[in-house]
Amino acid sequence: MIRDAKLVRRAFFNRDPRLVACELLGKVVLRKEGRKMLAGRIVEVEAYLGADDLAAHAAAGHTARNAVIFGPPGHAYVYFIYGVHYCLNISCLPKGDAGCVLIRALEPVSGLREMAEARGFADLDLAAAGNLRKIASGPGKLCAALGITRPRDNGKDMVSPRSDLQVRDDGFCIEQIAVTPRIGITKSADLPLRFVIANSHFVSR
DNA sequence: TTATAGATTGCCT
DNA sequence: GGCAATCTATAAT
Repeated sequence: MIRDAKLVRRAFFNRDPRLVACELLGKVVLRKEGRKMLAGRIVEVEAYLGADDLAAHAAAGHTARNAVIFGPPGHAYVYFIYGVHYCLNISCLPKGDAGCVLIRALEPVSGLREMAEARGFADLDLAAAGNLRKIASGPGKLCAALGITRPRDNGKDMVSPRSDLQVRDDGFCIEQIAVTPRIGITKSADLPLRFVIANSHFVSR
């Protein structure tokens, strides 16, 4: 059961975003919706660094919008993109140092019905081949599936037992990681900072 | 004050 | 494959 998975410690996020990104693969993002537990296993992430990384929001310096990634580790940085979608990041490194990991795709684990409905699939056949992939195979999709928004979740501590948005470790071991350039960016586009679980059926694209 | 690009998605041809 | 949707930050009038 997902409720038995242990909360990830803050020290886990108090490290280089590239290392955190790699090790986040296989962990679980948990959303508590009242009595319901919505959860998905992380299968795709991207690391965003500090001032040297022109693709990172942190490169613009400290602003009201990106303040969370300059703050303490283990907190949710949620931003609104293209006037349409939210994206979920988790802050890394100590307070004062910028860095985060973008969660790009989840394998649905718990609360599948609720997540499908949140995505607008009222009667999705959860048993049909390929349908589970529609729920959270992209950064905007997974936020919609878990009900993540900036007003509700930005700055939220994801390693607090009282938080309704957490990162947990259920002991799942991944076999192999694939590394590629990040998706959808134009600056620093060649850096190999995207990490996926090799052969996962639940990644974006 | 106005313009433009952006860590995306889904619908159109 | 093309493109609209439409918020935010930054650059250009």
